[in-house]
Amino acid sequence: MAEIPNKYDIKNVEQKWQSFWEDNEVYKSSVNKNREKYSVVIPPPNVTGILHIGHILNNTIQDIYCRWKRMKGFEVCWVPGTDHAGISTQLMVEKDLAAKGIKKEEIGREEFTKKVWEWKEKHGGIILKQLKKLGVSVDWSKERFTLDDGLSRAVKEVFVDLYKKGLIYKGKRIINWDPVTMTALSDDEIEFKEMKDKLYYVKYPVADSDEFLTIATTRPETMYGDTAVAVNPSDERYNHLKNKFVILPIVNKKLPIIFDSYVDTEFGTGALKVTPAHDMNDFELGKKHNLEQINILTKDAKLNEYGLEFKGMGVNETRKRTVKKLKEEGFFIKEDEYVHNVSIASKSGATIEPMVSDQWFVSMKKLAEPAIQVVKDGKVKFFPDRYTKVYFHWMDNIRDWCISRQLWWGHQIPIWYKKDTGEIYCDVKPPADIENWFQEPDVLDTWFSSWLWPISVFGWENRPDEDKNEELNYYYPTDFLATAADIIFLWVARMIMSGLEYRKQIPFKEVYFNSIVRDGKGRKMSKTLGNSPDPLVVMDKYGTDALRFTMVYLAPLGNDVLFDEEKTEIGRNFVTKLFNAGRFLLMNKEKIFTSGEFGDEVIEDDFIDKWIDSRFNTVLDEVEKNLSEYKLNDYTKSLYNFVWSDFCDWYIEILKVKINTYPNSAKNIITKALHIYESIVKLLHPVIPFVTEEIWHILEGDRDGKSVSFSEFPGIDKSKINEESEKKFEIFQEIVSGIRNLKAENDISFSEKCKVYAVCSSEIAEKTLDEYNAYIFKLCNLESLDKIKKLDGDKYLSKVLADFEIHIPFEINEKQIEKYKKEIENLEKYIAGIDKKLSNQGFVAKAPANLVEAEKAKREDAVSKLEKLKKLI
RNA sequence: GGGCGGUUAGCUCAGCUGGUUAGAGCGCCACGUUGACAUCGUGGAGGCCAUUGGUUCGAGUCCAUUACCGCCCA
Repeated sequence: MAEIPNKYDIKNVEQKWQSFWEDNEVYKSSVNKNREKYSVVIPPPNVTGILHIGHILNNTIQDIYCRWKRMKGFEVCWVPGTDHAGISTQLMVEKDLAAKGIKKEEIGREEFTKKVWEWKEKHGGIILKQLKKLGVSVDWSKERFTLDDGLSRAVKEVFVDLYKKGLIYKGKRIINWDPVTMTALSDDEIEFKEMKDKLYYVKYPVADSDEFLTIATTRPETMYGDTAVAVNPSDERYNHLKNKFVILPIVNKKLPIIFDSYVDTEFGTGALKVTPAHDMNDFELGKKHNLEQINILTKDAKLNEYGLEFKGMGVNETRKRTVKKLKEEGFFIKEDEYVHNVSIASKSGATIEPMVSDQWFVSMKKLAEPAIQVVKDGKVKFFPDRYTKVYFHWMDNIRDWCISRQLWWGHQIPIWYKKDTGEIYCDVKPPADIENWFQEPDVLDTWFSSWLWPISVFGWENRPDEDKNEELNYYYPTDFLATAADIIFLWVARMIMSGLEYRKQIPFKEVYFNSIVRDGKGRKMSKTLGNSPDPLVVMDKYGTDALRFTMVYLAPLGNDVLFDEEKTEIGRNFVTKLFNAGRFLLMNKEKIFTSGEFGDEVIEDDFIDKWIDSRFNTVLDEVEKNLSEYKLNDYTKSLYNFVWSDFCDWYIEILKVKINTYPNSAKNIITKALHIYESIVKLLHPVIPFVTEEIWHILEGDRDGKSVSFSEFPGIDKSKINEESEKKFEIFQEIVSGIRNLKAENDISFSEKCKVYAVCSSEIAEKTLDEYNAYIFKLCNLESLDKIKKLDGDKYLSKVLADFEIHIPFEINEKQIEKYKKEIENLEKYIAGIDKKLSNQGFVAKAPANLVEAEKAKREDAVSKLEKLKKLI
């Protein structure tokens, strides 16, 4: 038997098993047709990213399922990897270069890309190393990167295919332009920030009239791109302006007045300037009314020639000057304070300029249809279920996907233009006479590679040999995806579309949207608030198991997690408790098997065994149910309660007495206890892998080189679930708690032994008490426990249960009398409540018969208790 | 503006298809080291289940309403 240390050494143990799993490639998976597979792909974190608290939850959840399924005999394959994160990575390297005074344009695209790769090799993917510390049971031999050769090939294949199907096109669209990184961004890459601004009122003269039309705008500087003014057709103030024109101040250009119900009559003056090239809504309006789009900005957000005298000036400066000029020329009316949302680029922090430009798009409608269907048919299930609604809403109104990014880091679009004719060539391979062509400079959105992730990680790039691709055919579709809900559109929906388009199969069967982790006050984790704990620090301080357990314990399906570093105590304390329980059992085993004072007679199952077996199998049932329904916090909760309360507080405490009471059967008793304990350890392995691996090895000395990860997950024996046994044990608990309570309430310290007399109301009760006797005696620390028929005198503290009365000889006091009175009062109220029910004819007639019977039984118990209590005062 | 969640003990949450004297953990209070565990044990206090109305023999649980909080989309 291995030595069990008196303190659980978290750091060394976790370090030890992490290396063991990794060095021995314990979680490496290979195609095994004799076994059902269970495959999962990791949501690839950003290659520049570092581990934050959200990753802990997300990856722990995946690990729980992988470990659970592995123990249930599945061939489990969990694929790790990272994505190349176009903007973030490029920005990071640009910043590094800038520190050395180098601009990327000076070294050119090729050299710059080389530098990014160097950076990636050296610093990229730190997060994966950090995940190792978390103990994730991934197959490291299958690690992928969205920009590696295979995945790049897959991206090209898909681009070319969609292009040839006519589903990719180039078009002029209004996009979110980031003037700092000088690229288009998708809607999902921008954030809104509330800003205090001004709302300017400017009058536009109506052509051929003395009248003015006053418009309100937050962006007067875009007036150089105005191509109309709009009002609401139902707005009576402007009815007379049908078919009229206004003269754009400063520019002196005639613009039509258009009528559209889109215009909000309540906002400003009810009249809008329309700038189709620089405002999302105006763009739509412009298309509807066939308006010209005038782009007035350069790529770095300076005015171009349309800005007249302000050419070359920045947006903010132009605004000031324009307002000044409008004042000078008498067109300015007033400015109001105004709070509105401004779009900010999530990565660079730049203010977004909506701008019309040439971009590449994927036409989504056709791809979306089958993807809607599979969710409707329940082939892909979402947890929590309400996300299906969110999904349908977005998919039904899907818009084309802008996939081009004006960056250098990423998959360069496989399109070539012929230098002399402008002819377009699209293929995976560049044209043979490459010298006559130039390639589209734009790269693809990073999501254009991650949407292929579940296919491409299994080697889909070898497409010609698709049928022979053993790995892909075995592992795809994957079984489970755990991700954050905020990327349901960006990633989840698109993976379903690509999976159906390229494999004719869904990419995963079940999707779990994990909770958002907030701080203890419910605020979002943010760098500026500094309220995000560093998971590595927390792991060092409390242990990895502790952090894993706590996160899951706190994360209910579909709700946010409010997490504080101190809450990790929940997990740490639990791990300690589990370890100490094992330590106790093993110490006893050692003593029992070596001292010679104990025998190995088999002892029949008593009320304790029946109870713990029933409880254990009930918990096992709950574990299965909760895990399959993705109620992860309930999985940890039922085990937490079982271990702490049932197993440690009651079962082990009783065991101490039982071994001494039946020394001849001690070996049998301790072996049985250890068996249950080992099963508990296995049930907990998915969530706290380190400590359970450690304990499992200590339990038996012959497990070197093995892992609990591959031991069998305990199977349920429903025949052992027995309500009667649990009821019986509850009565025992009631008696014990009752006596302890009497002592505590009357300042009899636990260490002070006292006499107890019990009055039993029936022969069965007497027999039961005999069964309990030794345990009550010890668990309550008594001097004696005797059955009596009747009380002698009245100097007792008493506790009345349905079948038992318990009396401790003691000087009765006012405090105790008050307690009796209160209890009597409660019972009377309770009985009155039942009487009300029972006298209600509707209840007696309509409620199920067993319920009526139950009420009657409850009443009987209560009345018998009440009578006994009344005698005490 | 549209949609989706939430509101139960000081805090964080359980409470399934309506029938419990409404539960847990943390926190709080009192006592405690009986050799697994003070990262612990024993005991205790603490709730008009957000509002208003309805369905029902019976509502924390179902329906509607209002209020407040949060998220997503526009």
